[in-house]
Amino acid sequence: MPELPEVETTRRGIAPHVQGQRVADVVVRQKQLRWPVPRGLKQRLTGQVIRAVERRAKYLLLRFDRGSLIVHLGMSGSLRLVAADAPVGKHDHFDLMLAGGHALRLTDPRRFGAVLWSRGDPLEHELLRALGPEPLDDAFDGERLYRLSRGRRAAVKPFIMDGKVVVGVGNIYASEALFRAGIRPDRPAGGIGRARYVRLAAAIKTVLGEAIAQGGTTLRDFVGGDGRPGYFAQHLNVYGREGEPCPACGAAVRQAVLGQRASYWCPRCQR
DNA sequence: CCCGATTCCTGTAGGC
DNA sequence: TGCCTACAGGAATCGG
Repeated sequence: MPELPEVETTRRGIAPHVQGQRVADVVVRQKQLRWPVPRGLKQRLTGQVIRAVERRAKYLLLRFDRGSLIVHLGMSGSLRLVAADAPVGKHDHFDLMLAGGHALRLTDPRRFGAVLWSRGDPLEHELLRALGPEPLDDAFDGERLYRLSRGRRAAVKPFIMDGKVVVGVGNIYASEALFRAGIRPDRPAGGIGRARYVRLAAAIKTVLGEAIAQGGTTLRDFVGGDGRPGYFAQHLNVYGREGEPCPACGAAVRQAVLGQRASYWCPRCQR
């Protein structure tokens, strides 16, 4: 499931190979993803040069001279560089054919992903404009979590997964960060003190940073831009480990649904 | 504003 | 073995 580390892994995998490349053709095989794929991308992009590949939250931004392609991987998407004549699978929805003989291919079985076009600054696109800070930026810290959580009665886990609070923290890393910070995921966000939020912000930064360094987490089918899986799954302490011993204390890891999402925690280490 | 529920989709896993 | 159902989840959107 692509969360921020997986999207960043994808960006790093494809950027050196596509930056400066000219688009030779655009193939749209599935015109309905999360939203309709914009019409006219072939005319708009053919002959244009990919100037940069950036990331904002879990969105990938392919910058061209006259706008940007915004790509979201949803929960099952991958964006890979393949040979131009690679066989096409049933979930290969979108190809940017590159002049160099490769194609940038979006594969997404569940079609929660998106391909959008922004004619101006993509950061001002309506989906990106109101997003919270990047978790690895200095603008995100424990003080921000503390300030925004005052008066909130909802659980802390959905709170840190709220993209207006901080972007890029998905279900897996939310559980992992709360474990590292020693905070129960069901604790009301507004009842947690400043010092604990400082710990939590630090935990979010370190867990995401480590996951990026490992090439992301491959639970089922995530692959980076070069087609290789990520190796962070073996570093997960609690996610997906219901009933298994906590790596720190040995207590059985618990699982419950919070905000419609499976949550995992150690009942002894997390309070 | 806040918060929980619903929605999109399909592969996979579990139950019988 | 095979069928059926529940579940997984990012995040917008809706309803209270």
